[in-house]
Amino acid sequence: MRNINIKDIAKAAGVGVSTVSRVLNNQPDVKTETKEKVQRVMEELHYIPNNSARNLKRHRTNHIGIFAIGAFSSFFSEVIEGIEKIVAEGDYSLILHFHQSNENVLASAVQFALEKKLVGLIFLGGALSSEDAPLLNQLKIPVVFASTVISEDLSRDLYNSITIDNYKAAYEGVSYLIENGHKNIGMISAGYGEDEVAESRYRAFKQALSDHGISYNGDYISGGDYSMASGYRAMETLLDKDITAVFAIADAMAIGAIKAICDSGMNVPDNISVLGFDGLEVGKYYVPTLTTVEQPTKYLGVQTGHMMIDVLKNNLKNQHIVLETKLTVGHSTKKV
Amino acid sequence: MRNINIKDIAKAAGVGVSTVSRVLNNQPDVKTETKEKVQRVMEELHYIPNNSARNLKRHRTNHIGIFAIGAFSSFFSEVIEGIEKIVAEGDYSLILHFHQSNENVLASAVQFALEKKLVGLIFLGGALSSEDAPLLNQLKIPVVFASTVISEDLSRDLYNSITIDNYKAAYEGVSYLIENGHKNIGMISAGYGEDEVAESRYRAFKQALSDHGISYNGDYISGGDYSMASGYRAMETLLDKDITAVFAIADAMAIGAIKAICDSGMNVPDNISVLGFDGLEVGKYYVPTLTTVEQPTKYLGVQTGHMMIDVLKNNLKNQHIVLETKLTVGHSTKKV
DNA sequence: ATTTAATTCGGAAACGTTTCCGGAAACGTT
DNA sequence: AACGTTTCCGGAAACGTTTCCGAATTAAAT
Repeated sequence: MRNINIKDIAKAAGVGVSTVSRVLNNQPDVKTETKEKVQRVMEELHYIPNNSARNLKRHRTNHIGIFAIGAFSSFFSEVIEGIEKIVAEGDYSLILHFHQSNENVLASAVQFALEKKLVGLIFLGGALSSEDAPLLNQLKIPVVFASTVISEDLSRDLYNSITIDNYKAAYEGVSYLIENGHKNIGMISAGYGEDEVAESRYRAFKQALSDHGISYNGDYISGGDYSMASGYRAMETLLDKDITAVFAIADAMAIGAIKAICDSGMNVPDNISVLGFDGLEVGKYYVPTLTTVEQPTKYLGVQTGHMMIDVLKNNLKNQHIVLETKLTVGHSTKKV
Repeated sequence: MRNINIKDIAKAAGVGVSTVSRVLNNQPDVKTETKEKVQRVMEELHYIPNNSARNLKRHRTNHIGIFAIGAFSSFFSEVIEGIEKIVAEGDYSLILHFHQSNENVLASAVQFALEKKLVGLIFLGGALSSEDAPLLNQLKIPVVFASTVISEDLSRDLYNSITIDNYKAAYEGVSYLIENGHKNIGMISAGYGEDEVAESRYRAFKQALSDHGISYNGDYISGGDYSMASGYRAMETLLDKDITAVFAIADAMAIGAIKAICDSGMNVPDNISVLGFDGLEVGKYYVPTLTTVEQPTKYLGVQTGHMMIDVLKNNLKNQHIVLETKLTVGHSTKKV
């Protein structure tokens, strides 16, 4: 059974195909009377427009690509949920793609976008350096980077972004620890070198120490991969160090760290204070509740969706938003 | 600048367009020599096939729709990650869609699938009753239900599924509590009436009690919505009851419950044992570690992806898999 | 050398839209 | 009544593939 097409509608309604097309896209130049007739016929015949044909003719689709970079955490899912809600209202669909690492993700995204004729591209996480400029230029469609760390020397004309100030947020968190009397502070970071999020939080950590006259001790640093398991392992290597607090650059790792501390017979926060980063929901229900630098995850998703729509429909360009973070004090930290 | 198309390639390679098409889809009936030449030209000209045209001609796409029903939890994200990995290998893309409730999700999915010319449909969660048969029939494409509760009287010829045995799994969990001497057992359930997952776990709960000669007490039951916050609130209403254990039908609610117990000055498991359901990663890193009925989340995603591919590429039909659950004993429960 | 079969290829139609272009109808203006 | 405008509409080309059909070439068989 062949599907009904625009021609069938035209014949049944006694009009030309172009008129049907005009009705479909509610363009002007159609008498209300004929417009209604055509719509009635479309109803009766259960007409469904063929998107592929439309896309072929229009040289574009209504698909927005999402590239989530790194481990697919509950952070991502909260963000994506927000994005979906917004773009669905604008009649766009999301095409999902995961990427384990930041490794030439942009190159494959460009390829993907061209092949799929995407109209927009959203990146979640990852990092962006000035070397990526040529690739961004190659991309003829708007791109929004959400929660991506972007090198300062990359022209802001090439993209839209919505981020938090990782440096400032981390600085604030570490300062809180210091203000509470902690001097020997450990850190659970991630992916040296490539991971710019980790990198800027790490720089903030060092700077905060230095600004408060505390010397930096490389032994107090351990690395993970944002997972609870890695937080646990990282903390184990720090247990014999002489520290009173630990800053984990992700709540998941903070939770792993707390677990490791408890398993070793010690207590949080009595023996060691733990500070996280992200504001995952579980932090509020952990025992003890997590002190963390909270980023507005849900809001980030919604804002990202809005930004994409704005750029697509209203032709806005080069939007750049920095969302505020908030230090949420729980019971995983205490004064010494 | 017009995009390069198959005709350009044909001309440049000195062959016909049909030959180029054959190379593109690596069909037989092409000499290796010409095949290589064509491929070389495609490389040189940076040819990218136009998917819209291809889809128009083929009367189908390579898009698989995912409908995630209910709150987008970390459970979903783990599953989706698994699915994506598999279907991407098969050259399919995922189109995401979230639905808050089970309310006529199938009807809108049918509409969506027709409009977007999807080749397959995956449902995550939700419930399916025999009344949905007509809609399933209307759907001409394969559909996989993952972690969906499906009414017994719906013909299994209409769909593919991959689930766990909620009844058996819950029965096993509750029996464990009973075997550890608990007699007054509370339950934190969800969405009465509509939610079949909750319903079957609830039935298992009652049956397990009855099979062990324990009388059922409706006062010991409280309801939530799978969130930590709801688990917390539900537990609060149970605190003044004379119970020694609680079965929460989701780990998230179990975590909320534990938090509520701790906040009230009591201790888990000394005062009240808590049993969860799901096997979320955070359960392993919670303090105390969660005793839970574990379902193979990651595996569920991968299997779902494989099932979809099998159905699409290898023409398998009516696959039905029931995955095994496992009771994982942590420190949130103890003998009385 | 001739016939037959197998292999490899090219042309053209078709998929269902959108849009350009031009024409008809209706109206108002002189 | 003749003209110009505006409004509304239809036809047909084009988008870039796939696939059918048949032709050309080569190999195999007699």
